[in-house]
Amino acid sequence: MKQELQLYQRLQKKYPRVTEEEWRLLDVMASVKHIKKGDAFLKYGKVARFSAFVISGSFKYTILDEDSQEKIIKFAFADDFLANCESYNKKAPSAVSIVALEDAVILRINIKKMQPLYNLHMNLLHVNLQLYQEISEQQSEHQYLLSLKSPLQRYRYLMERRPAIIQKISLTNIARYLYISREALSRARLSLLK
Amino acid sequence: MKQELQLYQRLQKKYPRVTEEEWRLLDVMASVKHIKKGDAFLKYGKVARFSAFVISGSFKYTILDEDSQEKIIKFAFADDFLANCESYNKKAPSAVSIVALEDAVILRINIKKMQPLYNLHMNLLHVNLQLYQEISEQQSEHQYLLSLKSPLQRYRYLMERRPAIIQKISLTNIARYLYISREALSRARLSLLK
DNA sequence: CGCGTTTTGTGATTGTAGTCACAACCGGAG
DNA sequence: CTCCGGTTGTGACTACAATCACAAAACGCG
Repeated sequence: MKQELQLYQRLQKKYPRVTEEEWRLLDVMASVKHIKKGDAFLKYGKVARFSAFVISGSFKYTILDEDSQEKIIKFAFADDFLANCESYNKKAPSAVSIVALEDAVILRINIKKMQPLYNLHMNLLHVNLQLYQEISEQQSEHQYLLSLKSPLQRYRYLMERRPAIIQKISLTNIARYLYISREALSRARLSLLK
Repeated sequence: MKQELQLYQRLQKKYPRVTEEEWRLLDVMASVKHIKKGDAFLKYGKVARFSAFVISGSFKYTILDEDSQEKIIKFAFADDFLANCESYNKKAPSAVSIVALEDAVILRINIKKMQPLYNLHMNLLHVNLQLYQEISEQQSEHQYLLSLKSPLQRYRYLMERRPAIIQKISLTNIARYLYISREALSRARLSLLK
């Protein structure tokens, strides 16, 4: 498949207002990168300069709590975007790290280069807006999940709302997303079988 | 003060790219509303149709967990915006309720009427984008707060990062924001004095 | 001022999630 | 097949947050 058509092929349904020509503009600025399992797309403390589109593989967004324990705030799969907008917008060191959970292929783009396009192509600005909406929705979901007290409730919620996560992600990482211990998750799963 | 100048006066610093004329366009569509303590700007189950700017007073955004206990996901004070974008964008019943914590005055606007303006005034679209960024940042902060295990850590974090909340909000509501019990918060505060 | 309502503090009790330690399991490489 | 690293399950123990019940304090209001 020609690289230049990737974005258009994959995103025309989700963002119908953007034309093939506009996707091509982005495609031209993007480059394919291979990221190995365990390697980072963005590291703690670095200022985000890139955004990316996940072609294959999966990623976790992690933060460190006060006891230096890793917590996961979000997952990303094929056809999702990778970005830490907060770090980029504020030019501030990232509190978030984005790490591949398996070998992955992404289409990476320098965010700075996209800015000039916005004035000429308002559609891209709208996509940006929609992107923020999706990010905010995911965060809301996580906030709600964390309002649930017991590991069992949290796990059940994830099963109902995000079965894809249950299927693709290791229990260790699911526990980190639920902000509970690995053992507590194991016991919650046990009590679901009874 | 003339109502028509409110937005411009209060927001020109925060959103400098928007002109006085553009604020006036919004001001014309907005109307002043008084909301009494305990009354809702948005109720659970309703589809959000309005956005608002807080002139005075304070608000809480609440959700209900599976045990029907109220949790607070966000506060809003003077000069903040009130909105549940998720409900409006998806035309879906709101899982969030927005309630006044004290008698308040707001400038309310029908979101639908704003859409046509975006095509003519890209600045307003940029403001919208910035708004989403701010919303997302607040959510990130809350996600981090909830990664902290002990009530003491959560309370200390709030003191450092959001002293305004500590000062203005009742302990009962702070506890609901920290996702801990009122009693646990009381004890955390006690242990800070030793 | 005193009354009632709301908010906050504190004690006793209980449940349960975290932690540690270890065993079982699984998958890949040789 | 065996060996190995990483992942998952399980038991025992402990700490501590939730809950309930009540007391104290603060606040509004007549």
